Amino acid sequence: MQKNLTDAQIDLTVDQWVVLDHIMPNAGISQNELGALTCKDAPTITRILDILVKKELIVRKMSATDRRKFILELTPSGKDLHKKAFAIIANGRKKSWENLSDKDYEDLVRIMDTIYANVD
Amino acid sequence: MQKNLTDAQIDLTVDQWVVLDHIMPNAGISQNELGALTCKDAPTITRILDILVKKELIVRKMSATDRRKFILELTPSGKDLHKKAFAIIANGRKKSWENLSDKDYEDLVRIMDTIYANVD
DNA sequence: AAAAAATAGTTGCCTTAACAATATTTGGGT
DNA sequence: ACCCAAATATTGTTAAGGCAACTATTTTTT
Repeated sequence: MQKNLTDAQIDLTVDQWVVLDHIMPNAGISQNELGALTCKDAPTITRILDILVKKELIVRKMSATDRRKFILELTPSGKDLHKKAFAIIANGRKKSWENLSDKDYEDLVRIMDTIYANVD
Repeated sequence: MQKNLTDAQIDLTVDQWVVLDHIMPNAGISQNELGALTCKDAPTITRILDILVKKELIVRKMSATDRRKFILELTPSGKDLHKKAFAIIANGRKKSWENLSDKDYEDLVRIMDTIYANVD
């Protein structure tokens, strides 16, 4: 995935992509909620968002109801980049799943979920 | 795995364990070969080995035939720690695989190998 | 209303990953 | 014997993860 993004001249790491991709359909989300969605801890979210803000892909707005919180939103260029990156990512997923079936997908999800539950 | 190691008072990260575990049955291996076995690049191997040397778990010896190479070996305390850590790791693997079958294992390996080949 | 606890986010420290660039040594071709 | 290419290992940079400690707010408890 990283290679595909880099080859397409998209200046995003995979982790930055994951964060961006979760803000996209959740405009107004807080950093904490974003961390829960992406399985990243608070310091990691803080730092990835710092980078995305510097790249002018997102903005942190003050919450009107809770001064501890930020409201996260994509900028217009953030939305553009998301669209461009999504095409690359979707294509990569498709290629990486060649020769595998829907049943394989079900099995993989079940196995991973089971391991996750066992470890937890 | 990291939590299990830490809880057992074993001062190793998971990556340090992986490297240690691959030197164990391959005494005399070079850094490059070790990188190939563990899927880690040369700089990463250099830095992990630096740590293992500092902890006196391994030693770097000069190769007699090629002055570019190092010969890697576990120290006695390295062997002791490997044995102790292996028990923890094996137990963790067993627990994480509960409720899963041999067929699941075959499927998982096949799916992962297929994805790896597709990406390659 | 004041004190205590919980929540949101940041910063610092340590470890690791990937990538690029570099020094040293070795081996092949001329 | 000499030059060039390949191999081996190291160092530097940027990004990320986990943990602990910290500030500022909000909520709960007393």
